[in-house]
Amino acid sequence: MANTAQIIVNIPARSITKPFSYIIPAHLPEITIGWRVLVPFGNRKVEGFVVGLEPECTEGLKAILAILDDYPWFDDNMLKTAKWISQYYLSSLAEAMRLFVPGLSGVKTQKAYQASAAMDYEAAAILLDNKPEEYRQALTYIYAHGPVSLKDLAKLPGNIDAMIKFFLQHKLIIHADTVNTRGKASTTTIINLAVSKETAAQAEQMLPKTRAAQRRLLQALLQNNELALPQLRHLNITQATVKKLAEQGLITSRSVPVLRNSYDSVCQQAAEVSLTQPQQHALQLIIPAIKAGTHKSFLIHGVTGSGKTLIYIKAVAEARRHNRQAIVLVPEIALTSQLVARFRAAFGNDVVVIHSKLSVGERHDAWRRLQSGQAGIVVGARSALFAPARDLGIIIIDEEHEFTYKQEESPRYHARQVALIRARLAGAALVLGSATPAIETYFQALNGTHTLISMNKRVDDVPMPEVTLVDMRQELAQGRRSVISLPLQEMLARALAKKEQAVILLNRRGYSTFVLCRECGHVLKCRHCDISLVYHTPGNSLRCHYCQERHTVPDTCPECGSRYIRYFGAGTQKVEEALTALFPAAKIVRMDQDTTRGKMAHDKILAAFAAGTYDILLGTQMVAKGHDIPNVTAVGIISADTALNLPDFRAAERTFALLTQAAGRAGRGAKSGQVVMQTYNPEHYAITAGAEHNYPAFYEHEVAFRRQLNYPPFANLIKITVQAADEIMVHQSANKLAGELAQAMAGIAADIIGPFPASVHKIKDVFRINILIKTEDPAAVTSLFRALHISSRKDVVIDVDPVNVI
DNA sequence: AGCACGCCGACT
DNA sequence: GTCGGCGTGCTC
Repeated sequence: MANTAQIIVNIPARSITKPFSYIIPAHLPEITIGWRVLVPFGNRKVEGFVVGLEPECTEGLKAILAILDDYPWFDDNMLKTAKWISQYYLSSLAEAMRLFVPGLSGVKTQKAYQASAAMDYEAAAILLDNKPEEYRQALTYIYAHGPVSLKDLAKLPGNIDAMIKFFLQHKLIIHADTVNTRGKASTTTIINLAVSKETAAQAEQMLPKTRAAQRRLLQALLQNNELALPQLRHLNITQATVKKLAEQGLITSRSVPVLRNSYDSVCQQAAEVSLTQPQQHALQLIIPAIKAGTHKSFLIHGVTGSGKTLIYIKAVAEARRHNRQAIVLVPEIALTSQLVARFRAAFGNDVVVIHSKLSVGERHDAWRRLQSGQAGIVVGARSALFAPARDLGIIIIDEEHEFTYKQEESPRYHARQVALIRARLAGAALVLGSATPAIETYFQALNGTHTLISMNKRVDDVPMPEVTLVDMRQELAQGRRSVISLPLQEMLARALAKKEQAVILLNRRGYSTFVLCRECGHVLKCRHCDISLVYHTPGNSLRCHYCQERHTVPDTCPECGSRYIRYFGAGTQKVEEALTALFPAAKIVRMDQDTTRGKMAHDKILAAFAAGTYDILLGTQMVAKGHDIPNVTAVGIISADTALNLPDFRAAERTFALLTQAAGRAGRGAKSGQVVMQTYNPEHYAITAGAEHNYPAFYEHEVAFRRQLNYPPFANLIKITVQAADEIMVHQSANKLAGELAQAMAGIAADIIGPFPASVHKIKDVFRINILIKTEDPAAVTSLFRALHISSRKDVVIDVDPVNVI
């Protein structure tokens, strides 16, 4: 009979990788694999996940304290999925399992102390004899009040930390932490200066060299009014440093709850729509798979407007008919309110919507509803993939090519990949949908991994929009220097004359408004990140898009002192000015990072635009996604090829997807659509295929390029990033690592590319060097990494199947 | 992550 | 010599 459990403690530390053994107490016989429990760990109490059982009780083990739920949280498939993730993406099992838990941890402990049972009053009196009066006072307080929280003790006079340490050492008191298992809103620590900047600057000067961390923190605070503790990680600032400075009265820190936000979606009336021929055909393939209950995967390659959402709804309905649950993933919940609304309309309260801004409590409730069967469908961004669906019948991934499906922190999983594992384990159908499938996915579909369902006609035979390519070099040659070319101007004039609406996409990358000195060419860059600062009209400020630090705009060039410094590039504000000049009567609304600060701002702007309040919607990538407004007949793309020139092997794929998506916004209703794409590369296959709505042509070109250079899908990539605050050190350690790898991987079919500096060489004062591994045997490479302990190194980040290689 | 341990420069 | 900051290692 097993009386010992192997437990993964849920602590966000990369160094803890292996399970710990605990005794299963006699009063908790139900504990078995999958339960979330409370265990003593060091002198704390933490959440643990039972991952194994052992028959023998070894000496000296601690016992499990309590169970956290009244059922095992992890079922077999969830546990297997977590193990697969940690194996494949080189994360710890704790990190992978944490994905399945609402919030970072199911428990929250508060420090507290009480009198120890073995307490000897006489001995205590002797010990306290030569201590200050405060000691006796504090100890008496603890004895009088039973378990006392640290918070309460802090109100007493004296250095409470030192006193507690002393009491614990002499066994006068013991830990008596209170454990809260209810999901509470998570909080973050905000730090402010407690004194004037002058005083702080003086204090900073006065600090001896030995208190370097404190100086760093003060310096950072002098530049920013307010900082959150997680932002200071790169400065190696820990809570200890914050505490020290707070004790000196120089700073204050406070805990603020992370925004609690409930998602209220507008319910749309479910209209009974008849299926088109292609939709029926698709469902004829998908429904039998759901009925059979064995795993099968599908790729629906359907042009924008071909009616994929209705297929999703019908397929989910089929799964629900068999009392099986469904997971529907969307790239970003804020940009997909139309899809959410349609699911709500079709399934009502059977739908649970999950997004990253839910508080722990809300997420807990949502997951509890799924777990208990009160709800059967979860719609959400990639994290919804880890919802505790008990009998999964179908997983749908809409816009499967989107890069947001890749998590950019450990575990660096790709939702598409994990969904395939979950669906296989559950015997569920996997439906991937896209107008521009990822090259990898389409390749798999052609190879038979997924059943390919092509839908190349729009619903009701609405024609695809007519696309005009404008060669901007010729525009210039003809003396037209505006960011709005003549054909674009003419198209807009036509649309406006007919009281139709237009969408204008400004592919932001490379077109941000940076500040340039016209005399010496100096570009203002962030001090902490190797990246140009971006000018923002509101507040007349410069901002770094990597570390969010704000700067004021200088009057003169900091390099040469020239007064001729000015904003450059063609941000949305610039294009807006140009449009206003051309069409003074047109009502224009901008949608970009500046105007969509609030969570619902997207929806509000889109709703107002859909209602006809505006004539032209101008914005970045986000204007290309998720909406379906019948009166939009004209789409302009200011610069079709800005993403094309990025030194990334997926640049063409990104460009093609964006163009197709943007073009797809035109002519969704009864009126036909027109698109103007402005470009400097009118011959490039991503541009020409995008203009012709010709995915197969693009795919053929792209896959040939990938095959030639042995890029995915022909090989797997693994990106290693070496980080260090010292520029010389980072090069040395990257070179050393590359050397070691070259030697260790001699027997494996793998190429090492690099080391080369990351495209943004410095972020938040940390230098980054990449090493790229190209291999046809990723499992061999990752197990080698594990053997060499590279995956647990603090200065190394490993990204398996990265979406960004630069 | 916390917390003890131990090293090392600064001060009575 | 002690004190205290800060890096290192361990937690069943």
